[in-house]
Amino acid sequence: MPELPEVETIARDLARQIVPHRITCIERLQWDRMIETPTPQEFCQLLPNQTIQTVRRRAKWLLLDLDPPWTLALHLRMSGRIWVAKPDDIPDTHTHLILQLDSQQRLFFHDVRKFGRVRLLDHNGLAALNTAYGPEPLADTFTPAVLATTLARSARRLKPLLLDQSRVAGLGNIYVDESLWHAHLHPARPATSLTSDDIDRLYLAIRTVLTDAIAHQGSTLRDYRTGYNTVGTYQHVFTVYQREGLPCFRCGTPIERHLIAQRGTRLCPHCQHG
DNA sequence: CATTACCTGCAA
DNA sequence: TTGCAGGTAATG
Repeated sequence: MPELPEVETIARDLARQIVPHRITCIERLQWDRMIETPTPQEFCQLLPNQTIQTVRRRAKWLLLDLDPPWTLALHLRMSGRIWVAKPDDIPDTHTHLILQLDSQQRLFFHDVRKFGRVRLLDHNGLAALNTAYGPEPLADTFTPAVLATTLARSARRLKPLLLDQSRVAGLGNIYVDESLWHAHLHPARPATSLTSDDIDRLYLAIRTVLTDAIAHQGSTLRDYRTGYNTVGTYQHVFTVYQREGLPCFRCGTPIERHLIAQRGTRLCPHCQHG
């Protein structure tokens, strides 16, 4: 689920609610395989009494900066949810981690499919995480020229290239398909085949789609919730995702589902070429 | 590049 | 019952 817009929404929601509060205790950790580093035992010893200094996003990671040198990194993968519980919220069988704060708030990590992961990183760990990912597509430093360089260095098709987190950070299946429709580009186009105009359209599409999706607080298909446990609304303006068989908004041709690089891919077969 | 694995729930 | 789902890592 959560791609860049969803994680960004949660980060902003949490920043407004839990900074600068202190973690008092771990109320529940019932699926300790979600803790990748350090060991669950060390994790439980280190976390209490740390103050949440900032909340931010890098790629699809939610980062809670604690007392130096620690940063709590959370990845929601497919079905994870993280929100600040209301006083009467009751955790269920899928609520795997609960942190209590000195503000009497509780942070819930809920994950039906158990793919979500948690790391407690020091400065080196955070630096390593950072270098594993490509540029942030909404940063000022991400320009058409940067995108052009990324495309020129790859023999791959657009779809798998844009999904590769080490090339561009934060795009997932929904937002790649949506961006490629907006850019009039076919997902199977070789990255090196793009003209300068194609690249400009792709750049603009990626930035516009992500910005709009954040403004809508992300897309709720089934699992995703904001940091306030509410739904996002960008799914209401999808152009191709979840629109198989429905008419393309530009040309009326039915939207198709193809399998490209082993991922379900939605596209308009008429207007997505170049 | 494709396949499998990690998990659960839901729709066909 | 089978296939599919927003993600990613580990294998051939």
